This record gives sequence, structure tokens and C-alpha cells, in this order.
Amino acid sequence: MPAAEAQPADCAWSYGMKLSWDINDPQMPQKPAHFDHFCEWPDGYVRFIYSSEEKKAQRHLSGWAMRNTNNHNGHILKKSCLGVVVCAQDCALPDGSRLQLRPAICDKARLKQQKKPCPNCHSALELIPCRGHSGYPVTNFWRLDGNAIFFQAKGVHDHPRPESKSETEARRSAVKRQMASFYQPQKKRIREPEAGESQDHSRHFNNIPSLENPEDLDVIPDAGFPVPGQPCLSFPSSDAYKATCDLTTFQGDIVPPFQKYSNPRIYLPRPACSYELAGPGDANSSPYPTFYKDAGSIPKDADWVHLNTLQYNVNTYSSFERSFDFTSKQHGWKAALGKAGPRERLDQGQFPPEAAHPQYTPQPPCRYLTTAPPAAPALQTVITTTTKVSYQAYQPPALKYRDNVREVKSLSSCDYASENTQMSIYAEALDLPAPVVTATSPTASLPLKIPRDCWTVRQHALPPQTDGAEAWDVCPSGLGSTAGYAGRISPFFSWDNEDF
DNA sequence: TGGTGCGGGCTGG
DNA sequence: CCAGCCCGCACCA
Repeated sequence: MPAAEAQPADCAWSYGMKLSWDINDPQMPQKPAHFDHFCEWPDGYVRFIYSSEEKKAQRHLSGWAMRNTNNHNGHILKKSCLGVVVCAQDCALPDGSRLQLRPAICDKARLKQQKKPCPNCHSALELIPCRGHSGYPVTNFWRLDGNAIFFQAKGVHDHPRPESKSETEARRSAVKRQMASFYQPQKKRIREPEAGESQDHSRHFNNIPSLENPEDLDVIPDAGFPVPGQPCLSFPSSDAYKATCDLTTFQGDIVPPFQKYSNPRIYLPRPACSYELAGPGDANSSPYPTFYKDAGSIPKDADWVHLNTLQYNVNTYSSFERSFDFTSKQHGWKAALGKAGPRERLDQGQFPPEAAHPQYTPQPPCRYLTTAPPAAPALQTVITTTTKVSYQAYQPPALKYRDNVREVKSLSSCDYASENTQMSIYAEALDLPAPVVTATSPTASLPLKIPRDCWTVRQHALPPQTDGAEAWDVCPSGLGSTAGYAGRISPFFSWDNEDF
């Protein structure tokens, strides 16, 4: 863990791409000098080398919904992308965005998921399969070798990002928490009045439709949205989130980013911590606006009343990871995202729109403040509880040019684990503001502020046809999802875009 | 119940 | 032979 190596230059690109190796090589690079930051949204033909102590690498996590695929090789874990679940009618959510849920990994659960109606318009849900690897799903490979976990991705996701796993988990745990906090007082009240009465207490809960089936909340809209440049972190636990909140509150010199709520008009400074969900009874006490004010567009059943409350709260969490206002730009994206197919598939997550959103407030770089255990478990599943204080990275803007010449991507997820050898970078990275980098396009130059800790110059081989050829991307080390959408053009850098 | 990993087996290129 | 995929199973939370 040589701190001396933790220079921006080292962070500047995927170490895994610097070395020449393939996941199928009989011999992997031995004792890599550096490790990459964990990338939650790998996209494109990329390779990373993670420390075997990197928890998320140990768990083979990905923001994409990846399922295990048998490759008949016990040493290499292969996963293929399931795509994203969207509304078959492509209905617009109240904020104008689209529903993009994380497909369940389990086949059975996924089928069940797809049978559910769109929570917004009640039409069917549809699974958009990933076809980003020569018509097949994007595949990810994981291989443990020595003290390194080698990661290789093949293919470019041709669909929006689903809700990240961390978001899904956070949402579910939030639901559970809310249920717990809700039931608790209910039971108390029930017991108090008539102690001697033999009463089926469960009947009381029949009037609580919304939370009886937390799984229904899987179809919460918006919470399943790709996060613009899915920032630097995912919360392994709500506690981590709380810690994050506290941290952000504590750092008063850092301008808090604005949160995105379902209503695009509502942007509020990030509250200190609102992930602790209010129970239905507390819904009205929320200082924040209620979602789905447009009652005509949403179901009026009790489920939705509660669901909205939940979503609001969950969004308070989720939006912590997303700091952009896309909704007002979506019409602009559509022009640039003219992907073949009936649906205009947006992926907000791909396009950190800072350049297009002057109101956007950059966030400080992500970093971990705690020390992780030194254990170096095997590649196979290692479920660990990491107490990390994560901080969302500032989302640099994306630059994409036609023909994939060069792009500046968002740091979609640089999970800087404290065990990472490059930890020391982040102390330095605290020295905001971020450096200004000028990315040059064929038609314009645009100053882009990108925090130095999030820089990665990525070299990636191009998809099959161009395999062998390599392009260099200047991008944040988190390697946000890349090109691959609709001609690989970011609407934010479509110069003729009306949004400019 | 669902996420995850393993591995058998089938199919097509 | 490889890749993709389906399936069942086991383990875990």
C-alpha cells in the first residue's frame, strides 16, 4: 500500500488496461503494482485489476444486473447482463423520466417481476435484454489470482442503467425499516386498550396495504432510475449512508449538491440525513414536497399513498447519489439518443450533465474514511459488512463524440475503498476545486471540471468489429458507463442540441 | 424470497 | 472447442 504511488497519475487510468492480459490467460500478471478503484458500472471492453481485499470486487458486484453464467471454468466467474426492466408503454413518470428497474437476478423472481404492472401507468413491464456484445449480453469475468481480482468486461451495454444494486438494497432495507417503525407503534397501540381481549392483532394490519407486501415496492418508479453518472458510491448499508450524511453535514464548507426529486421543479439541498424513512403517519410531517402531486396520473389506492411516501424518502436517499436535473433535458436527449427500436431509451446515468446544467453543484470526491479489514479472502463469494463512510464523487460531465473518438465520462462509481492502495489520493483530492480539463471536440472546446481523484484515462478496445483497435478515453477512474447508447453521443455534447 | 455461485447438460457456430 | 443458455441445487441473508 505504497502511498507514494497514490498519485493522480496512477489514478488516472485503469491499471488493468495498462497491462496486457486476458481473463483466459493461463498466467495473469503477477503481483500487480497497482489496483484499480472499484468500478460499479463497467462498460465497454475494459479490464480492471482490483485488490483481493476490495470488498465489492470480492462480491463481484456490479451496478448492472448481472447474472451468473456457467462457463464451465471454476477459476473464472462469468456473468452476463440481464438488461433493464422498463414500462412497455414507455410511460413518462411525473417527472418526465422513464421507469428503469433492475431486473431480478433470479429467473423466477424476474418472471414475477415482469408480471407486475408498471407502477406508473399500470401497463405491462418489459425487460430490455442486453445485446451489447455482438448481439449477446455483455459479459463480465472475474478471476482471483494471487492478491488481485482480475475483472474483464466484454461488450457495451445497449440499454439504460437499471437501478443499482445498492439502491435496490437500500430501498428494500428502507422499506423494512419503515415497516418495522410502523408496526411497532401500531402493536403498542393495539395492546394498550384492551389487554384482556383475545384479538387477532393481525387484522389491524389488514388496513395497511401498502407495506404488507414490501416486494410490491420493487416497482417504485424513479428509485429505479439510472443515476446520472452513477456516482462514486453505493451504500452497502443504510448505516453507511447515514455516516455519509453525517459526513456531508459535517463538512460545512462543501456546498451540498441539490437533490433531485421526482418533481423536476423541486430541488432541495441535501438534508442532513433523511434516509431514515418516516412512517406513513409521519408522511405529512415531511418537510419536503409530496411526490406525484398529479393525482390524476397515478393510482389512488392506498398502496400508492404509502408508496409515494416511501418513494419520496427513498429518493432522498437515492438522489444522494444523483445530483442532476435531467428531466428538463430529456427532450433534448431524445434527439441524440435515437436508438433503433420503438422506445426512446434514455439513460440519464450516462450523461452527467454538469456542462449543460449550470445549476449543478459539484460534489466533493469520494473517499473512504475507515480502515477495512486486511483479510484477503478468496474470489468466491465473501459476504462482508463494510463500514465505510462513502462520499459521492463529483460528477464530471460527459463528452462523447461521434465515432467514439474520445469521451470524458462520468465517474460512475469509483468506490474508493480504504484498503485501496491509493487512499492517500483523496486527502489531496479534498483540495477542491477540481482541476479544469479542456476536452476538445471537433467543433468546440469545453472546459470541464473533473476532480483529480476521479480521473482515469481509459484505454479500451472497441467492440468486435474494431477489436484490436484501441481508443483512449479520458475519463474518471470510476469509468462510468460508456458509450454505446444511441450512437455513443451524449446529448449534452450534441452541439446542435437545442438544449445548448 | 431472492441473490449468488456451482456445475451438469444442451445447442449452435 | 467455445460460447450462450437453461436448469437444479446449495448456501446465505
